[in-house]
Amino acid sequence: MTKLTTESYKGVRDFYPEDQAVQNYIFKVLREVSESFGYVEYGASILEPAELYRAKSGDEIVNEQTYTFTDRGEREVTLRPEMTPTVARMVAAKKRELSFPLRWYSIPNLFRYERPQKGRLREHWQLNVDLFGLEGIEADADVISVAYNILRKFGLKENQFEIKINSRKLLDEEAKELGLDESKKKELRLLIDKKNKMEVDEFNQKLKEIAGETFSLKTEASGEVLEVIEMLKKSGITNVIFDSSIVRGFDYYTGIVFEVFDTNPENRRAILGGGRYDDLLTIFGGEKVPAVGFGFGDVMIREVLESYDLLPTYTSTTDLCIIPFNKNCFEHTSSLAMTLRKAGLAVVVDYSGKKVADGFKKADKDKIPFALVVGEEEISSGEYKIKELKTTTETKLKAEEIASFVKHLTI
RNA sequence: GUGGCUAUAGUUUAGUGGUAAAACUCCAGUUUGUGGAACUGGUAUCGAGAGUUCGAUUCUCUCUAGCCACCCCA
Repeated sequence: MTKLTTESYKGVRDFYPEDQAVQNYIFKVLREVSESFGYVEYGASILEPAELYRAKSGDEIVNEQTYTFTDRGEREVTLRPEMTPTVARMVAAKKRELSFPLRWYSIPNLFRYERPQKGRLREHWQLNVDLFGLEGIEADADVISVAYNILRKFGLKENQFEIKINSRKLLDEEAKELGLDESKKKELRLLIDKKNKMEVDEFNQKLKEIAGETFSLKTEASGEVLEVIEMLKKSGITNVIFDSSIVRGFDYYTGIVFEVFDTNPENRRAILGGGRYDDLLTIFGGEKVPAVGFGFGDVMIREVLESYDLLPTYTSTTDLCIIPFNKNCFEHTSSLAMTLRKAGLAVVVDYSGKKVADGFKKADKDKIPFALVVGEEEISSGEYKIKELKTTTETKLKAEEIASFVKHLTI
């Protein structure tokens, strides 16, 4: 018989309980902050018809970087590489029933078929926050505010990250002044997107090649960019700056675009990004629906929180481990456990039959905060010595006192 | 898709052309009511396949996986 490998599939992660606890913590913060701004959660299948992504972009590269296969009914199916087309499809499908403006969020897992590297895996989870139905810049400020508050809730200080914003409209104006057609404009955008990866001279040289003449990018915020910065400043968000090199790679953005950067000079990386895409829903026919949103990937969140030492330490979701002294005590132990569960505690019983010492050892290794032994003494007296493993202090309590005692200490 | 580096116990690492060490972890004990200590013992077809060789974990090739960079960026 061939041995199966225990390795996970290339580029995807296993979440052992300690990893899952981190993931749960991250998701909890994402949900709490999104919901505090009135965003409601939605979900959808991982599978989408392949044409959903082809429609959006003619680039074959995009299609090569997806997991796409043919199902038994000869349909081309893709594992979603991003959530925006899905949410656009959902909104477009029920446009007349939904009440706008619509504030929606989701934390889907997304897939891309490419070589894994630092910060980029084949499967990741990404918070998507989108606001549909508002044309004004209040909407842009609203979603940026959500992003800002998520980072603050994770414990980042305002000087540890920076929100860089720009508008596609500025780029459109410049392209118009230079008389560039659509394909030249796209070339220009892709060049600007790579600006920080090349030397200044090389960038200027290429800029001249595309534009046909020398020109420099704007250095001062203007128009809606300025307005958004001002609006955010009024709500107490002061780490927002204009940056003409923020353009985002995607075709569908139409207005404000933004990216949040880690300010640590060791790793000045974009940690999240988004923008306005007012025309995207027209691919489903019908009139357009203004929309603005952003995506925030879990791999990047973890890396950033880890680098600032902001990840919580692991504790078990189990409150108490009960160790029966011997098999004769099993029955009493399990009924005590059931009583405590009804009182709201998460309780595990150590049925291993090993020594009491081993029971304590395992409870501690599992990071369970409390343990108690049930033996003949306890059964006859009705009093239990509950031990807090971290401090090793023992407290003698009656069964009905245990739940409130534990809850009081674990909060 | 392209390139570079890597691959030895569960983990982190030694090491050699003649079948492998250490630390920590884990498991079992040290004669049965309280853990994080100590002691004893156990745990590796040296990533997979092929080649060179009397003989390869050690050299060569292929594959796979990991890390990193590029490409691209959701």
